[in-house]
Amino acid sequence: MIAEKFALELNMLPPDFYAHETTVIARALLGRILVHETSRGTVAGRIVETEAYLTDDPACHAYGGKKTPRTAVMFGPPGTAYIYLVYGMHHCFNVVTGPEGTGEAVLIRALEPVYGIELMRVNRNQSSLHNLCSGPGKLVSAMGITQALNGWALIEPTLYLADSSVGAEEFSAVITTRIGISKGADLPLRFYIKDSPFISRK
DNA sequence: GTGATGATTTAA
DNA sequence: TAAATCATCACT
Repeated sequence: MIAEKFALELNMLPPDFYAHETTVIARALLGRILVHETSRGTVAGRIVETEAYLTDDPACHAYGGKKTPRTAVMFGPPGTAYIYLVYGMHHCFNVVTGPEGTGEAVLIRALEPVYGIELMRVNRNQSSLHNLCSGPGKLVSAMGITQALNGWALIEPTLYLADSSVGAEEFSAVITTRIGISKGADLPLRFYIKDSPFISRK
């Protein structure tokens, strides 16, 4: 566990990090750091759980390459943020993947809190470390991410992905079916860090 | 215009 | 186990 032991030494992920197929990126995002620099402070978390959504996958908002106003950013360049409202009350944060025009993304499902934990507690109105970022809606709230950041290029402050020596230690990735969907529910497109206590569910 | 549908969270 | 809550999208 690495929470709050951070003399933050971050290297922002370069644009070519996103030049791979979606499932590869979903796996490669594990262990990386999501950073948000806000006016109320900086927050950061280590990605411990992701899900891939593919263009030929019925659970994907852009299934079959269908472009709508909501999904437009999924067809933009890879490495941008796709943020949308679910269930009328929570937001989900995704990283757009695939070549421009493809319509794929990786949902970030859980983070291990790393920096700015007190601000996360305020944002979430929740004290338990394990309940701060252990779900896609929770982490958006904890990180202070809003829909205004939809379409943000994640290679620019104030919202970006990074590498760090901290949290980059060896781990095993587990692959399972995805959570909370009915269509495409049998596809092995969920990735998480084995034994992490910060994932959304076993 | 209308209605069904969620890539969820929380509280009971 | 169920309620909360609303933008989105397809169209009885």
